[in-house]
Order: sequence, then C-alpha cells, then structure tokens
Amino acid sequence: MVKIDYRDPRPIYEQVVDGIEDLALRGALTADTQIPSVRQLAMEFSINPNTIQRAYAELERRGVIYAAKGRGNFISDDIALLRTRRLEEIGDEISVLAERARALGAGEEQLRGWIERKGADRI
Amino acid sequence: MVKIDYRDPRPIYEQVVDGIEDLALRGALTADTQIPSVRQLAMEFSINPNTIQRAYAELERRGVIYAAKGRGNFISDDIALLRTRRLEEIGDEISVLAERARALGAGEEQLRGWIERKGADRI
Amino acid sequence: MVKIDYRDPRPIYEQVVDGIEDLALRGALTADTQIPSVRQLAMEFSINPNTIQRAYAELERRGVIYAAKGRGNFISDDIALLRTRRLEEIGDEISVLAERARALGAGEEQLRGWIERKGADRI
Amino acid sequence: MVKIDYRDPRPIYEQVVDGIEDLALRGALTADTQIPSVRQLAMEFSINPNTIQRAYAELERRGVIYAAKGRGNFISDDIALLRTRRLEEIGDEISVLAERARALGAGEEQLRGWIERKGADRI
DNA sequence: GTGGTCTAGACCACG
DNA sequence: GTGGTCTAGACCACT
Repeated sequence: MVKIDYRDPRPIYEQVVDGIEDLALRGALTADTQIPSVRQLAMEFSINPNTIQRAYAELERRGVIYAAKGRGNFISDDIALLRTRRLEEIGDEISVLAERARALGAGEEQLRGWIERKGADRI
Repeated sequence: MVKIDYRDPRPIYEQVVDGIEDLALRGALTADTQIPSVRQLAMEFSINPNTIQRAYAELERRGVIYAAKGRGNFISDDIALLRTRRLEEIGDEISVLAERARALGAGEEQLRGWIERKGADRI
Repeated sequence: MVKIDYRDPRPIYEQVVDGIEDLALRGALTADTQIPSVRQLAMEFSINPNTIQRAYAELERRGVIYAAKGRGNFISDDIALLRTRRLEEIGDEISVLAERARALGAGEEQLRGWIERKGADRI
Repeated sequence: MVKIDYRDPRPIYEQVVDGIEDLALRGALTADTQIPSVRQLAMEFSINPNTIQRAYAELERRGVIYAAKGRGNFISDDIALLRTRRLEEIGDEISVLAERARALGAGEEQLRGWIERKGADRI
C-alpha cells in the first residue's frame, strides 16, 4: 500500500501521510473506503503505533480521511476539492521555481523543456 | 543584504546560506568580493556568531565562497559553474512537480500557465 | 572503536570523522549497522556532544552514514562506491608525492622500495 | 620567485616557507645565495612584513636559510642534508598511504602504477 | 581585527 | 531515548 524507507530523511509519520494522501488524491483509494487500523498498519510496518496514530491525526486534519469512532478510518469524500487545492500548491511551487530559474538566466524554451511530458523513463 | 525570518521553519543558518548563495549566483556578489565578517553579520542580525560561522562553513563546502584565516571570506570565482549546476537542479525539481501535477489531472495548458512570466519582478 | 589523540594537531571532530570513515571503508562496519549515538560517544570520549554531532554531520555529508531523527545514525549502503573514490584519491596523492620525490632526486628503485609491503600489519 | 594564492587555504606565511624551501631543495637557489629582504618581499607581494618575517623565522628554524645580522638572509649550505631528510619524510608518507590503500583493497600492480613516471601532463 | 574549534547548556522534533 | 539547532563564552592561529 505505502512504502516506508528508513533511509529517507523525512520522518516516518510524514512518509505515511504523504503516501496515503497521494493514493487518495490519485484516486487509488476512493471516497469512504476504509483504511487499515492504526494497530494493523503498525504491525505491517513494524513501527510504533504512536507514529501511525500521528500520521492519521495529520491526515484527518488535512481532510483526507475521517475517523468514525469504534468503526475505523475512512477516506474522505471531498477528495476532488483537496485535489484542486493540491494542484494550486504545486502550481505555486512551479511558478516560484520558474522565476528563480529566470533570475539565474534560464530561457523560455529551457523552461518549456522542463515541463514537457517525459518518455517512460528509458534506462 | 540578506533577510532573516524567524517564522520561516528553515533553520537560521540555512536562510543565511540560501540568501548569500542566491546573491552570488544572480551575480549581485561578484568573484573575489569580500563578504561581511562572521562577527559583523552576527551583530547585524543580532544572532550568535556560531550560527553565521556554520552558514559560512556550508557556503565554503558548496564552493560559493572561500575563507582565508585572519583575512575574511570571499566570493569564489567558480560561480558560473555553480549557476549551471543550480539551474539543472531547479529543472529537475520542476520536472518532478510537473509529473506529479499530471498524475493529479493537470492539463498541458495549465502547466504552461504556471511557467509564464509573472509581472512586477523586474529590478 | 576509534581513538582520539589530543596531541594530534587535527581537530577532534576530524579525528572522529576519519576514524569512523576508515572503519566503514575497510568493512569493519557494514551497511545499515547502527553506530553509537551522539551522546553515547560523547560520554565515551568525555568530549562535548556538539563535537560528535559535528563529526556525524560531516560523515552524513560524505555519504558514509545516514541519520534518522529519533532513531540514530547508520552506516550507508553506498560504501563500496565511496571506497573506490577514496582509493582514487589516495592514488592521486601518491602520484603527486612520487613526482615531488623525483624532483628532489629520488630514484626509481627508491620509490619502489617505499611502496613495498611492510611486515607486522596483518590483523 | 614564489607564487602566492589568496584562495589557497594554507596560511600565507606557510606558502612563502614552502615556496622558498622548495626552490632551495630543488637546487634553483644555491648555497649562500642571498634572498630578498623582508621589506622587499613584503612590498612585492603587497602583504604584511610581519608575515614574511614569520616565514623567514620558520625557514631559519628548519635550517633552510641563515640570517646574517645587518647583511640579509642567505640560503644555507646544508641543503644536501635537508634534501635527504625531506626525501625520507616523503617516503614515510608514501609508505603510510600505500598501507592504507592495501587496507582498502588496492593490488600491488595498482600501487606500482601510481608511482610510475607520468608523461608531461598532456592536455 | 579575522576565521576555526571546543565546551556547556538549553530547546525542539521524532519514535 | 534519538538527532538537530541555537546561544554564550572561551581559546587558538593568522594578518
């Protein structure tokens, strides 16, 4: 479901948050789908349940999931809205980076090249 | 010369590093220019000299400045090379973000809009 | 594990860096092995934790170890690559010294003598 | 006569020491040759006379030059002895590096390759 | 005056 | 418990 990399400098709880959020926004987890319980996920990854707990709390704060007491955690049904917000964030980041690139002398055609669809990552 | 924002989640030393590196890469600080001494900059920002010291050490490691004991710190003369490398990094970041945006449903015209020149940035 | 010599003109943090890097490159510390915590090693050597912290930061920058907040520091798994690079560096140093020796009048047989295997080094 | 590089991390006085010692040991400056006065060299390099003073003191300590009060500084006539000592030092350094290279897995033919006479640095 | 190293002690985030 | 940042203050080497 989600991969955890111990060598990743990001804290573990953040990897869980990002992983689940990504699945939800991409549509791999649809609205009202139940996600694994805290203990279950902690077992699966052999990490501290507190860490999963924290990740779920953050996901709820972001509106990605909702908790139904005694029944479990479920994917929110406002995913479309979240996806739009997220796209705006990414757009802002790209705009900022583009301006910085220009300040360092990048040309317009260079910028266009960077956002072109890349092939299937040939090796 | 460089601004420090205490609400910025990045550590102070990193803000100093990024600020000076940016000035050097943009060409506002030219090769062999002397930059403020550790103590001087610490006074100016009312922060501990050790924090500036750490920032300068990182800048030297990156090849942005060189330090001469007893004389001060100076902008390196390999700035052009560093600028090219930095542009490549920014390009990679933009490409990654563009792919993610596509995965969330962004269209090509939306992507192009993000990298369009925004007004009011000319100096 | 590592020895610290106060009469060594090198700073302490550098002795720690070199010592641990050497152990890792020689294979005495294998990939993903956990190394002593900052505080632990500081206690062992009776030096300030900040000094160890600095050494570990440098080791991480060199790619010898990776740090995980709240969990500890671990030997990197790219050690083989680093070993090759290190060997190249040593080779360059030897070449430079050999040229200098020739400039001072050293003969070829003298040079060959210096790189002959010395006894009593096997472990 | 000697080059000074402000970007060299070595202190300036050490660059002067190394430069003059090298000239003497290589034979470019022969015994009892007079070298420039402190003030003269300080002027030439536009650096502090104290720095040259310190360099000359160190050179005298090493036995490379001798000072004749009121007459100036001269290259020592024990250069041959110094050259031998220096070669021994270089030999020791090479031996140490060779052992370290072996510890990292270098083979004997690799070691021999490093001390082979290099061509005239074709570019 | 300059940069560089080290100590002592505090606070924060993470697990 | 872990690593990471910051402050305050000291000492050294270099110019």
